[in-house]
Amino acid sequence: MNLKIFDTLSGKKQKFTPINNKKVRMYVCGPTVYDFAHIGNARPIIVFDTLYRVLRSIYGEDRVSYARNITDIDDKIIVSANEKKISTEELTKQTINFFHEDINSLNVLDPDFEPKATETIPEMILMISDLINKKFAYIKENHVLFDTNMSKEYGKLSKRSLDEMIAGSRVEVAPYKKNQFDFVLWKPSKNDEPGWESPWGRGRPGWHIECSAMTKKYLGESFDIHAGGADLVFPHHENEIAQSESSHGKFFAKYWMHNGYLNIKGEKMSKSLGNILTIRNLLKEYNGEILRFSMLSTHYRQPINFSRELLESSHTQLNKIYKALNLRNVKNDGAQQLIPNSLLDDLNTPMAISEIHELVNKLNDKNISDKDWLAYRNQIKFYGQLMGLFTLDPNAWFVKDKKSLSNEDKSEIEKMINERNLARHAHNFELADAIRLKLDKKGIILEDSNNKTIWKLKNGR
RNA sequence: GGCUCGGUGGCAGAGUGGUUAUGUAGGGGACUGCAAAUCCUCGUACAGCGGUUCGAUUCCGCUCCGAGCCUCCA
Repeated sequence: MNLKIFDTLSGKKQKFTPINNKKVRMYVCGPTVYDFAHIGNARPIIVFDTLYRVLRSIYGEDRVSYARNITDIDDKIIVSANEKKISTEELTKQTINFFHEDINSLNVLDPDFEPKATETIPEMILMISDLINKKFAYIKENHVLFDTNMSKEYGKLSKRSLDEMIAGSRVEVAPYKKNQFDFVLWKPSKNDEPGWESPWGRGRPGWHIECSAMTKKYLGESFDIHAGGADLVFPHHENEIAQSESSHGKFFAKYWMHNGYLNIKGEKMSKSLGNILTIRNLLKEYNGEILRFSMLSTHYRQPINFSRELLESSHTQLNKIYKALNLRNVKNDGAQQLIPNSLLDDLNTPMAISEIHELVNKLNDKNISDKDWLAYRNQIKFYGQLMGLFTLDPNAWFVKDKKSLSNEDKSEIEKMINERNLARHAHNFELADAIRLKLDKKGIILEDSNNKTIWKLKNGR
């Protein structure tokens, strides 16, 4: 089993060898919970869930430790809670519930740990104190700041030097910073803001320190894979490395993985551009498996151009796959499957999907023996297990499409189909075609096969 | 301005120093009362210009174009 992953730090595809193959440890930066998760947030969740599934398959389910944090204290949360006139606790609790509901629809496995920032405050305070003791951090105007000048390797992940950034910068430097890129480890809270007692007064943590404290607590000082969106490379992950490695003097994460952006009409989706699509809204129109499939149809490091066409195409493809899986009624023999090389090669999911299509072709071949057919279906199901797809019963998949219709509609449709079939048997094709046309106008498509007429919705939903 | 990453057939999207995926849309055919589904088949894509090579879409250089980061962000 030879897994290769692209590591941002070395800038190369690397053979994956865990620090300890009895326990493979991975960490993914999770959401800041102040609003509904958008489809761009779903990308790392889905991609690295796929990585988690592949690792579990290679090393064993109980030998992979996956932590994904929740940032539940942050300025954006405070602002949003104030606007909504609720407490930050209320807001984050609600948002976390929505988040879990949304990503469960995407068929994402639960991580082994899902720590919240507010539950890791003592560990953060300890790490900050340690950094102060080691002179990597300083206190100024009630803030504790990390001194980037003290960290010789600062910039190694994002491959930039402090000098370069200063030369090209166009932001004003906060007065309490010694150097422009110093970042906050701890900041004071006003009386009406959430805060915790600390050696530096009542305050709250800066954004980056939580991940350093959490990884240490749940995965250890050094661990295998740290992942997240490409926009976290700088400054978030750069700062995490600086904090953690300065604090314990060992390397932090062995491999760094970053997914590309999700774009809408060629532009990055972001709050400031106002082109946000929430997972929740998309789920009203497309089921989670379609969203998931869409996300995996582009390689995770490439930008993905998210569009209605992509979703429609994913739906068509899934229809085809589910239909083929259901062609023959043979029992699964549960034969052991090999992990496909495509997925072992830096999670090449588009290639895996093309391989699935080739297998589907075999399923559609009437000349294939039941034994071979079953073997092909098992392979497809295994691809599905690794990518979190094809989990529904094939019958359920097609029924699911029709949930938007009322029972009255459905029985009306059934009635018309019966009439049409009677007409067909009487060779009254004129009437039969008239009924087909009538249903077609309602967006219902009929398929006659094997003495049975099945129907589906034209737009597939 | 500095840094990073890209430009593949109508569209989406892998990959490769020579056999040119896969899907989707479209053309043709088989099948079908008609359709659908399925199968077969077709269109010969790799931004431009140089260089290396017996041979480059794939390696190197330059040019053009696009996106991103340097500020909260998955």
